[in-house]
Amino acid sequence: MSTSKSVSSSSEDDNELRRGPWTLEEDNLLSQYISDHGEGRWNLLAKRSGLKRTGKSCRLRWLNYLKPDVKRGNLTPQEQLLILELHSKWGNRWSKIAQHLPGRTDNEIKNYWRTRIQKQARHLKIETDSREFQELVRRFWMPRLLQKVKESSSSSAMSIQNQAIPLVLDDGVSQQSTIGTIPWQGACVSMNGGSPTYMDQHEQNSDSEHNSGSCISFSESANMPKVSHHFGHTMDQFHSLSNNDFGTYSYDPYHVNDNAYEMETFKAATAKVAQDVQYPIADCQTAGTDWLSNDFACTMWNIDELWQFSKLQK
DNA sequence: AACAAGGTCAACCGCGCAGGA
DNA sequence: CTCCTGCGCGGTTGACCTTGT
Repeated sequence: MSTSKSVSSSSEDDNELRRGPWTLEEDNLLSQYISDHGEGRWNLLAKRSGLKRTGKSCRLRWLNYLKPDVKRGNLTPQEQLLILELHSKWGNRWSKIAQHLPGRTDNEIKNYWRTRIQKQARHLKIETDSREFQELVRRFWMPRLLQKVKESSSSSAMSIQNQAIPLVLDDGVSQQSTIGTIPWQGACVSMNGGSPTYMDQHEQNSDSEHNSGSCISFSESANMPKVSHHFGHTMDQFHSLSNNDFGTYSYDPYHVNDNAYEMETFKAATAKVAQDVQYPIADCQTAGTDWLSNDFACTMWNIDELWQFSKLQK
């Protein structure tokens, strides 16, 4: 990016297009023009507004930053969950995914995926489009995010109750219990075979088989063991494992990737999942790489923590 | 305090598609 | 049918920020 060029404002290049970061004046000018004339016809807007920007640049600035309904700040566990699910369904269709996360832009989601998810995959030395990674996401990451949704919804149920769609978590035994809500109209995620499946309103309507009215739920499946089963204890135990049973460990949904304990749990689950779904653990390793003993593991995880974790699995 | 390394995210680029002339 | 223009999308870049040494 040649931003240094963009900020030059000598008289001789007054006619040149500006590039780089937007100034407050430019933002005001763009916002004012759009409030007067509306969105769209970006090239015309760029010419008439007095901005020395391309129509493209104006559009991007408006959609990604200035538009009033653009949300700022960390993605909620619900949003992270949806991104994971929708990406597994649609791949890098960022704009399509963004349509299902009100206030979030495709750019933001794309950045989240690249900086958080892909980073995690790099550390584990697996490809994000690989079967192994998909399994990890479905069996490990999503259930934990669901748990986070449950926690956040129970603490803030009052604030989102009115607009929410019910979330249902099957406890894996017999009964179902409502665990929380997703605060978006028309969104629905169900756990089929232990993995969440997202359907938008249109798909729900067109797919009566899935149109149960409930949203996030787990359902039992003989051939798809639950994450809790991988650890040989109940879902509740799994949940507490995920949270505070490691001494000072505290689960932070916004920094899932950075926590050494998180990585440890993730890695162990990976190995177990690989066994349980009946493809060899070697499949979870890229050629010539053992991520149970590589340099990364050695620096990220200490032996005491590993021992504590293995104890919990017994 | 200074520097390096790594992470984040706003912005740019190139490509492809749609619609109109 | 071809060309042109506008627009949107996904990939990439690089400035800025944070964290570690």
